[in-house]
Amino acid sequence: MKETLGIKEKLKSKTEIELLFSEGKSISRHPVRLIYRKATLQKDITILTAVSVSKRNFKKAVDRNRIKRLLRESYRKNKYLVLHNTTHQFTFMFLYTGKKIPDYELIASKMKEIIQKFIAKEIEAS
RNA sequence: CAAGCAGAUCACCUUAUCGCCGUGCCUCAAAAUUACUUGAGACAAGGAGGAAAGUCCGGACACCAUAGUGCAGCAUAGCGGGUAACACCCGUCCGUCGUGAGACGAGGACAAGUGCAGCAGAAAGAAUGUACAGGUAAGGCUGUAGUGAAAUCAGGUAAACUCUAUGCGGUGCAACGCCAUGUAAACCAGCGCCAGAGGGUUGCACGCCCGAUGUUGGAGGGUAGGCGGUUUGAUCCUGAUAGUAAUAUCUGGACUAGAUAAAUGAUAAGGAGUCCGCCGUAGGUGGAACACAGAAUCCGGCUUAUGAUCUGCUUUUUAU
Repeated sequence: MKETLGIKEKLKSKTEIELLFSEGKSISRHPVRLIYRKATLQKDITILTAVSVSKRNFKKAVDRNRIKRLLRESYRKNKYLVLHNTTHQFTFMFLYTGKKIPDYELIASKMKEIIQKFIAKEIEAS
């Protein structure tokens, strides 16, 4: 399958994000944390994703952009793991909880761990 | 060569793989043809800055009679010019600093009023003392000496109050316009009622505006969402003319990001430049770091952060 991440797969709705934060569960592998929630979405979409970096830890917009791009990139490369294994619909929010700018390898390995954990916890259990 | 001063330019490049955004064009689908719309896919050419930053000034644009008037308040301040405008820019005079290239300047008025002034000094804005000389009817009446930056001189001081001149309505694209799902007692207009309670505003005053309850008609309002505003502009490049210059006018050419939980990326391999070490004529070779920083309605400035390169100039010493 293709490793794309288009605008349709972005989580944008304010109300969905509020629901995600209030009702969602989380998996953490420092310095990355995933918050997820089972949701009912449009037919052709499986997962909506958003990415966030705290302004408190990174004052400069350049740094926040860099981390968000790394998170998106690593999710893009690994999202096939989830899509191949589920029929439910989810909303995802990835947070970066560290205080230093990471390199790609670290983010990519943590991303893989988180997604594998997510599959074990939610999909294989149901 | 060293230490400085001023100005200009650039903002790493190439390739491969995988991606993101809007635009153009083509194909397919919704749907039976064309057009339009929506969705999917292929291709093509594009896709952060000199400060995009701080939000400190100045505009454009939009809306609001709560927009008016007066006072208050704030800003600016040699002179001349530029500009849409400015607190910006250019020229020039003066002052201060520096050996110098140059830099900096809150540089209007104390002949309206009020206030303030260390040390020294008899006395510091209130009056006059001492010595000598001169003078008078008489007298600090006059001159000199003495203290001090300044001793009656239209004294100094306005990053002291103040005065003068000029300018300033407010709120900001989350402005504002349109579309539209479900749903209330709300919204708008006319008529009536006439008590005008109460409320609104830029600090104050005046002024201005809204305004209880009834009835008729209209379809609107808040919330979530979508579209427009939204990128062709005081634009950029080239040349000519006018001007010391800022800049203006004209000729020719270009179209150059439009995201919205916010695109412009990730990884890998080479190469350039910079610094350091070694060999050294060019140059070769190994290593290190590669800045500040991310458009958000759009322009003109200022300020701050920051990596290089180039040009001109100054000073000291040496050499010719």
